[in-house]
Amino acid sequence: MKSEDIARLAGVSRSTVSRVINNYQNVPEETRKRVMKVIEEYQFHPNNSARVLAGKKTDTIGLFIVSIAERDNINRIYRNNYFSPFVDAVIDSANANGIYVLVNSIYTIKDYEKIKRAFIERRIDAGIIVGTEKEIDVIADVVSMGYPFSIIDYSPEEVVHRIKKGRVAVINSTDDEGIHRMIEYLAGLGHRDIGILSGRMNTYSGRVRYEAYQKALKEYGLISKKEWVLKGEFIKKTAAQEVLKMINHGKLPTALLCCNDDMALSAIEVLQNEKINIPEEISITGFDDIMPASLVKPALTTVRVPLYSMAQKAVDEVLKMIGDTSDSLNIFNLETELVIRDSCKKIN
Amino acid sequence: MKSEDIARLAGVSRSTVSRVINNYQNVPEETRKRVMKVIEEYQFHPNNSARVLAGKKTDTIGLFIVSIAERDNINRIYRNNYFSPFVDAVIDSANANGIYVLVNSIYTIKDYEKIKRAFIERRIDAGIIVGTEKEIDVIADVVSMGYPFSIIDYSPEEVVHRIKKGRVAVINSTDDEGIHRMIEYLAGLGHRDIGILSGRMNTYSGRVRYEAYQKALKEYGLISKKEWVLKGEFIKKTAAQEVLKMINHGKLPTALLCCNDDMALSAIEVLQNEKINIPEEISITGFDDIMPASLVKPALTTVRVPLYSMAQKAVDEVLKMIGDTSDSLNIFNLETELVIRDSCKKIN
DNA sequence: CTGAAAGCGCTTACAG
DNA sequence: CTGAAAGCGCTTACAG
Repeated sequence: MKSEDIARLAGVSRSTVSRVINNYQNVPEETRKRVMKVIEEYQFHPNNSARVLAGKKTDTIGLFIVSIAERDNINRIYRNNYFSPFVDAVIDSANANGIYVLVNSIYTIKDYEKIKRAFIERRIDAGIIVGTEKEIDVIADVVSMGYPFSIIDYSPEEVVHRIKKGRVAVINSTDDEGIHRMIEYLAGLGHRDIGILSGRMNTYSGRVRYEAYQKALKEYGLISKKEWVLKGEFIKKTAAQEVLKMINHGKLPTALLCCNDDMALSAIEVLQNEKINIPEEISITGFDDIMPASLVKPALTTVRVPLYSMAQKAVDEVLKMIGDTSDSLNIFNLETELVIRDSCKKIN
Repeated sequence: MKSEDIARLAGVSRSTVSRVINNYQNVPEETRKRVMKVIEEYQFHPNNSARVLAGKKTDTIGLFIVSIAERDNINRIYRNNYFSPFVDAVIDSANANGIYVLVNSIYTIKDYEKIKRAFIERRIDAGIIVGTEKEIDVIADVVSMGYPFSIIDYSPEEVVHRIKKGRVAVINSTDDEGIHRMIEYLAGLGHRDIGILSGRMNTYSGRVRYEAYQKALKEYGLISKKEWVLKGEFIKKTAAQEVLKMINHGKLPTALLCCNDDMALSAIEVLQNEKINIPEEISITGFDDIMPASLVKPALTTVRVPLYSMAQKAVDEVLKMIGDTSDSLNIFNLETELVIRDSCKKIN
């Protein structure tokens, strides 16, 4: 079944069928109805390739999930607590707007070429990327070719610096405020020795969270001891090693601020294995508020990142940009929220 | 940049460029090299729509995630522990084979039409569906139109009954054996009063797990009391209500077999809120082995469903079927595995 | 081994 | 308001 068949059955030309499908105004109601009836009767849907080739949009956006650090892991992004809900949310939002989502995983630097390729092959109208570290070149390229992009968790300064023309949206959360509130909370509980289990510094959120920690400590007149600055890279295993090293090293801080929940969960596990009680002997905090955070014992005090809203925003912005060819650079910072649960304790 | 440009630059015709791209054998090595050089120099990739329109595959598969019962939930599949890893795994496997994945969520019966539409619009070569309940009509339709499909968690009998021609693969796990081993394990611990928190009976795995429970009880000479048969529908909230009802009703069983981990987690939460100790006062078991299962306290004894392998299998089979136009109906049952942790206790 | 040409199924400027 | 025709960028049977 093709538009020609519909045309014949409705007694019009293919042009008219096309006009009906594309909602042209200059089709008399009567004709439109006649054509629509045939279309519905035969459940006709135009061949997308033909439409695209003739100049229509693909009505598809590409979602690119970067997971380079995990590439040696057999399970790779499988079991990744952070990305999964994000993927779901993007699909959800896009589908709700009648837009298809082509999802791609990126495990190596070379995989970045897949992004450009998807555009050159004309498979997608726009892209959303999450998990990029410093590899923004391909994005800059694609954007300069005229394709819109939403970038999640990336330095706005760098985007401004690297991307001079085109359509981009940068979507972050207010991680600095989140960390600030957390330190404020811990300081309020009487903590003065607050360690940090930092994330990957190649990552925007990794840097922001770390810097916000340093800044907030100063603000509250606290000092960050070198042996309490642990480099966890956002990875459970690395985090576990760092925490174990700290335990073996000697004195513990009274609180350990972990830069994501995955690492916090890992820290809790290691500490409990070593018979160190949480929160009695050490308070632990996380960041992100992934699902298991509320399930562990003690339930994790953390900062909620509005992943779902961020995904929604990314989709909304990208769709807006598809509809408007003028250059634009929009930066969004969605609100984080302190979630107090049971992993921190007041001290004297 | 289009194939015509490449042709001009390489001093050949478009036909030859196309032959090079499509690996035709009758192109002399020298010519091939010359063309390839230009292609690489300009990073040329053929317009996919044009290729598809000319008769090539889309190199894209559609992944359809059904989540009808959750449609009133604001978060919908967001936070769904079961599907997320599956989605990741499918994307992973497909991408590794150079295949794109178009992911669609299905929340209403009407949404099922999206499946047919994706094929009619020629966006995908094949489909994978997960989460279907009784709605197999559209799949039967699409398969009879000649498109291959992998179906996850569905009754093989029903597929055989409903789909008479076409290419289908059904991928399940050996949930019956999983339940059997679990009952065997519980019986071995001395449990004689084993309740069940059942899943959704419209679901294949929901039925299999429930029936396997009944059968295993008989085998071990145990009886299933009516007030210990709880209908949880695979949903946390419903499960919580059922468990609470049981608690208020009076005597508890010594063990409660939950038909998925989500419900088990929910049960644990409710029981602990009511100051009922696990596993001292009641043993709890789950099914699936989702991530939080190992994180809760007590860590959940459960049955691992090989989701990653199932996703992989679904992709492999669908790709095979794309390459082979002969009718086929293949049924796979991947092995489940008993995972013993801390939520069950030996009794006298 | 290779090019000219037809054809895939649409859309849309053009002419009426 | 509407149809005939050109064009989108490929692939491939055909002819040489």
